[in-house]
Amino acid sequence: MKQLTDKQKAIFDSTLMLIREHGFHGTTMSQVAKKAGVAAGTIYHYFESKDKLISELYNYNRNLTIEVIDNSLSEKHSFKENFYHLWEALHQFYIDNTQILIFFEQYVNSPYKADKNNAYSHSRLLSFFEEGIKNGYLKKVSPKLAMVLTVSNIAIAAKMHKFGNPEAGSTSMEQMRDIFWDGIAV
Amino acid sequence: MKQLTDKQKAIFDSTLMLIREHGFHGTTMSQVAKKAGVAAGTIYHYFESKDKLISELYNYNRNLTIEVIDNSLSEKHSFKENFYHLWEALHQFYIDNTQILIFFEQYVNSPYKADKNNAYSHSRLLSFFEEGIKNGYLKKVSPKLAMVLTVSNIAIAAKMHKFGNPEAGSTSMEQMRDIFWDGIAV
DNA sequence: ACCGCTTGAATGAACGTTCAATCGTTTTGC
DNA sequence: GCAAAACGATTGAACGTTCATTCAAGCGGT
Repeated sequence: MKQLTDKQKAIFDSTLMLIREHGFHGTTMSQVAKKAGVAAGTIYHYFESKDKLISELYNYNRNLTIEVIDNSLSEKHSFKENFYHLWEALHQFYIDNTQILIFFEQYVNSPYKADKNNAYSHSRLLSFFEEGIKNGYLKKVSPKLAMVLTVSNIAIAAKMHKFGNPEAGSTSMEQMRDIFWDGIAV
Repeated sequence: MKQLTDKQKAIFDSTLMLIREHGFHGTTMSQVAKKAGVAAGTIYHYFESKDKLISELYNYNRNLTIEVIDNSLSEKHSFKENFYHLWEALHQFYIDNTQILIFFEQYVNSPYKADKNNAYSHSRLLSFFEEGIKNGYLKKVSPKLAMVLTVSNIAIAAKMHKFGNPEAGSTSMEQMRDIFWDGIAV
């Protein structure tokens, strides 16, 4: 993972926070500059345009997320254990970094992103699901489908945990994980 | 449902298409005017501002969607049949109106929407899930959780059907519906 | 003295919104 | 029945603001 300078990090953090608060539109470069504690021109020393800033911000957080996913999987554990670890790790990551989740959801539905399909299509996660299906732990579906469904449902779970209203009651991470597991497992 | 004039309908349709293509930002009032075949000023005869236009567009499509949901449920059928009908109807609606789905997803993550929780919280659908849980068809979870999970997964299924790449193979509506049903049903 | 980083006022384009003028239809007065 | 007035709908050029971006000048380390 590319190392960022303090300034770059401050600019990324400010942009994420502002986008969460005001959306893509409504987040201006001078707001970003002010929040990051730099002058407007400084942003352009590191990023050639607002669009480039946003797409690099996406790539950076996408790599962060992939790291979280990859670190949750280990050959030492059973498939179901790995599935549970994946769920727990990504769920926690999204709860701790809701601004990243919100940003992703805005980004994939935005014109910034041309190819909306490969947000999580990195080989490690995909082969995890391929193995699970081949070895009979999961239903015989497309591995890509299993992967996208899993990641999407973790995001839903994290959002419900974070924004869910009290009526939803004791909606636990485990509860949603088990609902999904019961559906996808053989 | 409030009846719209031809002009209002044209403005709504153009806005939806443009937002799908260019996002909230990037969709300008003059683009909307041009696509709708009216002058810029005419939009302001019907909608007091861009923000108001977008929030009224949201309410309009939200009501459309609620109508689809309500029409899919009937007291004449069993719970599981109703669940299947709901899935099929909403799935088809989202496939036929992907621009509405994209718009919803942008909207709920945008600053336009203050309360992000009650997008589908209309009483008919909620009581359908309440009944299902009370009568032992579904797992003992919060009805709201069951509702949100269902609606979210139908949206995912519709998006995969529409944007999914060929690798995903014969990903059918029935397949995803059954995965979800197996997870939520007792 | 050099050089890369930083500044923030200046710039010009683009945007949402306004409004005086125009158009087409309906109502009024006779 | 008809002209005229009234009315709401429509137009699009013009307005003022805001924004992304630029760049000449300054700063600080070497």
